[in-house]
Amino acid sequence: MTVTRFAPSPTGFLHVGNLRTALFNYLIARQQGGQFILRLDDTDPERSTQEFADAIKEDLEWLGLTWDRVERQSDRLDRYEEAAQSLRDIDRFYECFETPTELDLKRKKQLNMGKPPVYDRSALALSDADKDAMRADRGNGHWRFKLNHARIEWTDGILGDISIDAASVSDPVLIRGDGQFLYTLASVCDDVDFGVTHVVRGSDHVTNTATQIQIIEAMSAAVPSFAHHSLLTGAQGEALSKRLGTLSLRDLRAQGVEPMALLSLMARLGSSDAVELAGSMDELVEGFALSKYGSAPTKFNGDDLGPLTSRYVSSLSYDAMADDLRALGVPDDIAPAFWDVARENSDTRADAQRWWALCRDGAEPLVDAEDAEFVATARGMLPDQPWDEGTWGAWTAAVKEATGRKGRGLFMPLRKALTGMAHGPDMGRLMPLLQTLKWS
RNA sequence: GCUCCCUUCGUCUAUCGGUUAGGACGCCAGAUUUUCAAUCUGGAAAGACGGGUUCGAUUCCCGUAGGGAGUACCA
Repeated sequence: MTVTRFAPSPTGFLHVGNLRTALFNYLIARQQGGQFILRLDDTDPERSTQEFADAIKEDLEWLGLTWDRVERQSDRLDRYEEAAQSLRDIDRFYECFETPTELDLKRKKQLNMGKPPVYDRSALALSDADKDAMRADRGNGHWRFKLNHARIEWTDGILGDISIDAASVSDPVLIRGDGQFLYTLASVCDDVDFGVTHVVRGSDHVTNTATQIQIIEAMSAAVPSFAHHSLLTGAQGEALSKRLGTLSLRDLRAQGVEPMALLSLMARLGSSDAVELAGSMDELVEGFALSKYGSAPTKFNGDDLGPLTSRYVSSLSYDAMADDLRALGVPDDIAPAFWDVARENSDTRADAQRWWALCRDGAEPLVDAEDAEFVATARGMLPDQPWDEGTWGAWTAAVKEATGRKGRGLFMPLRKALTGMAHGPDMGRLMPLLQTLKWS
């Protein structure tokens, strides 16, 4: 069975970059009738919080990305210790005692000589007696996985054939000096234990994948198929992380972005398919294929969400909006007619409030100087409320007759006088909904 | 510095050596419309640069430039 996972660390709010990863994995699982796991990577107790974990779940639920299983790494520490021991048993795990400062110094030295800053494995030369002495002196060391210095190759679901020389990568630290298990070990261990078959993540992980493949092989487990999608950049190609603040899922939600609009964009952006509003998640599942994505960095423009959201809102049925309208205080008897009029001019759900304010309170007439006389004439011919669907037509016909004006010159001043705006819903249908007239 | 990936209209992309280089979004124009939107029709718009290979390069190779990523006792 196909098993995918989304593995955020609860150290912040989800943003569009995270969503891309989550969505790809979700779509694959759903398309294959498989399982989608939400895994909270909270091995770092300093930065992980329950609040962020809750927020992540809330954001995913908002989008309808439901998971079949949830795990947290902090619950699985015993298992990681077992895995670590199994690596010690096969002699692929070794303890090191360099301090961060010493490692930093080594790196700088290598860099100066034009060499790659790879750990020199000097700890491998330590005898048991040396290690005892070091432990007595500095406390427990940190543990590195010993890579095989060969080329690591895999066929990536998006990038194609990848080959990385293990010698160009440092032996990864899997356990810190203070005993904390690190991401690489926990992630590999979980993927193996949970039977994850497809790992899709950002291309910032390709080097990790190389080392993880060796660790998985060392654990005698099956290597899942990997795919690395391109990273999102800003409209100018700048790293998105610099402006992630405004691109958190929560902010987008607060701005009125609709889930289906966001999902439609994220599921198709960077692929060869056209970005258009999907009618349902099923549509996105159906058309999804990793092979459609390019590997070049993808520019993300949040402005694209506006039209998609607008289109979605305009297509919302009254039933789907009923609760929102009731909350605004729109009386039930006119709410369907009101929404029918307001929807085509609403970019977000919140816009309904604007139109309702107009209907309920009326608007100060907007009258251009050159139209003053014409508008005054028209006012005199305006029938008293209540108005019906025929009022606008009959009134404008009478005004046309009286003044000789026609077309835009006839209608626009009247629209502005009644609504205070140069644009808005169809006047014929809007008039019966106007509860108040401020035009004296 | 080193390693990996990338570079086609403004944007996302198609093209498995020979195409008028296609589509979508956006943009512009026209039609329609009492406004805006929507819709329809039409239009402008691209192979980073330099070398090769080849009868022929957007496509294959090398180089340059540019972009992204990694190079943590973070994830």
